[in-house]
Amino acid sequence: MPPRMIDVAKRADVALSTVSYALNGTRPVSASTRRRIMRAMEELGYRPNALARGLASKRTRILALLFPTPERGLGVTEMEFVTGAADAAREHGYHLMLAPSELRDIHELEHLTGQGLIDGALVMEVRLDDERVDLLGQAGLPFSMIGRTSDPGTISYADIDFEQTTRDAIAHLMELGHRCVGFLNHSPSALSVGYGPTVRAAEGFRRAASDAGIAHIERPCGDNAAAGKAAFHELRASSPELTALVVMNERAVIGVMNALDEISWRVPDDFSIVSIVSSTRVTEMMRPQLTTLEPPSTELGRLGVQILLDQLERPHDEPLPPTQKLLPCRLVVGASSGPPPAR
Amino acid sequence: MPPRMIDVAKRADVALSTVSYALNGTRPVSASTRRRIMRAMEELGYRPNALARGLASKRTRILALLFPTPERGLGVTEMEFVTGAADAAREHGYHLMLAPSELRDIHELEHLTGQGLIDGALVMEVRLDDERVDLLGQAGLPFSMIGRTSDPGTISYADIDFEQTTRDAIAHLMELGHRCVGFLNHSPSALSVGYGPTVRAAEGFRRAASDAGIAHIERPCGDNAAAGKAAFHELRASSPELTALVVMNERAVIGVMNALDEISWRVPDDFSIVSIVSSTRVTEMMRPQLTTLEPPSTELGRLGVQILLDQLERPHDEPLPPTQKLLPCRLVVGASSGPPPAR
DNA sequence: TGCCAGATTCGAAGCGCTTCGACAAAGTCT
DNA sequence: AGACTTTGTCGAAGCGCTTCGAATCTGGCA
Repeated sequence: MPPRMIDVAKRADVALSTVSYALNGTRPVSASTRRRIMRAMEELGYRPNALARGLASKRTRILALLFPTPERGLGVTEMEFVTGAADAAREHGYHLMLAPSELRDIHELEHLTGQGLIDGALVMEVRLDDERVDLLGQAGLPFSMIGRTSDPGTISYADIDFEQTTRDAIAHLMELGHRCVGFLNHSPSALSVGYGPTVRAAEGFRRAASDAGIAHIERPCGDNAAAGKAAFHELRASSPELTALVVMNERAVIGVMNALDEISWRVPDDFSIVSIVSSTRVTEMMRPQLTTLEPPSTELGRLGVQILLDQLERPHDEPLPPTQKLLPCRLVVGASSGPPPAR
Repeated sequence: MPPRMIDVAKRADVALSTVSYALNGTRPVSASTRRRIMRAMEELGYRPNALARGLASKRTRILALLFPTPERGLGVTEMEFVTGAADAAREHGYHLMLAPSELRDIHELEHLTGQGLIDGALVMEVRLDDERVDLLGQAGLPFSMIGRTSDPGTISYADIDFEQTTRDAIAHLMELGHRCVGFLNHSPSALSVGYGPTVRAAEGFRRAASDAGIAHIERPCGDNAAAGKAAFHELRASSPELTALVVMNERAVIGVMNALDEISWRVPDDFSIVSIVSSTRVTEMMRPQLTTLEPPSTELGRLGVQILLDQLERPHDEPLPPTQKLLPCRLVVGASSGPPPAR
């Protein structure tokens, strides 16, 4: 029912193939012919059929976004990856297809790549050792990552600069006068499965604190308020000299604040908290509003797509150096960080 | 490079078309032939090419999810729509494609539908009067909505039951003893563009309060803490008898709590707050944890897809009654609602 | 004026699959 | 036993586009 290329060709009085050349710029077409063709297209309201195009050319202009759905759902940050990626894709004339790949279900992934539906993939929630990445590599499908494996090799990625982020968090607290800072990480299970951010933030924090020459304590913590509360009490018991906490765990931080309430400590007068890698959309909901190092989530999503497209659109024979980028988080000072108490 | 249907056919020693019939069940195939074919497929690791299939059959098994990105980004609830929809699609063997359609950009939508890429669409963030819906109708593309227009007619949808939700919120507060309850809505602009939830919650609240025979005040409020704070002070000035607030505005509610702090009112001892249509993922972050009517977001996403698929997979000549479903929110009692103060 | 390189354009062969009409083989009914 | 379904299978015609080799048409130059 919709007009086809042959209809355009007839109306412009040229061969079908000429229309194709005019449309894609595959071969030179004289200015006058091109004009006639364009006009015919407009008049007919022609839209190339993506399927036919894909079948014939082996390029679909569809990208897959691999996002596993972890135990307790995705947050604001992940949503921003998605919208950023979708936007960037659209701007470049690509479509973004959602592939809810459970980590276990490698079969799904094979199914997806085998269908010839997608040109490339963007992998989210990458672990240090990620079988999806291996599989994509084997499948020969171009892809890039938001996050990175322990040894990305020549795989392109865009990730948060955790080294810098933890350094910034500590710098902020040191400027305020703190000299003993703790770090509350994601859950032990995130650490044990080798979830990238968890491991890297821990390492970054360790190094940053030791470079800065300050005392620090570090531990994982379950993703809920109760665990956060317990963790705080334990930390205080074992390290009473602690005056501030860097937290990369939005759910646990609530528990920490509740624990502070319990012992009638005020934030930031008696204790400071800096959240890292959490969106202001979330920290603004807390009272007092948390100081945070906000991740450039939308940017990461966009960048992930751009990196992937660079790869896809490069002539196939060029050596193409992988693009690997680390983006810093942005410090947003809230009301949860201040000078340490003069105890 | 990957095996094609003809390869399977040769290996099983049947005609190409027989393989197709065996694969799709389009025509009967004898058990023995079917077995041979299946074995050949396995041995070759055959995967049907989605593009070719789509081109020939006019059915792509791809659905589009139309989600506009409003001013200040999407929240947890929207993310859950997406994951719910993506999951449901996958379970039914469909793909979900993200179509970040700005409301203004009807052109994008035409582009999408014109490409023959998608079988149907799921529309999010529906307004009472939504041009996307009109356009999809004209385009003759099957679709369903998460949300609904003012007059959905025969269009299928899944939406929150705002009538019930506001009634439940009021019932909860009345049980606690409140007799004068206010309602803080979304922003005036949401109201004026006719964003469905905003309008329907307001109506629902009005009716529920009046049915319950209690006093109530109702007003929109900007989506930020400052506006929330100002709104509360104004409400208190004009209606000092107010003892509780129902709020459908996650960002403004923070401002309300700050305002309460300012006048040294405690929640819930001096004033009660019930959040509606906000995820516990969010209300758990507040202190005190907000009582909320949590929307069944994931369910809505799933349901939206199911409804759409029912339509798609029904034989084309049947009359098919539209499926229109309203889901209630679930009351999660937090620490923000209690008996009114004995003033 | 005649011949050739270069610039355009054409026709046809697929891309990998679905689907339709036809046909052979195997019952079914009277 | 002959005419007629039914069941299972085959071959061929597309689906709407890209792409390749070849044909056509310029103008330039001898």
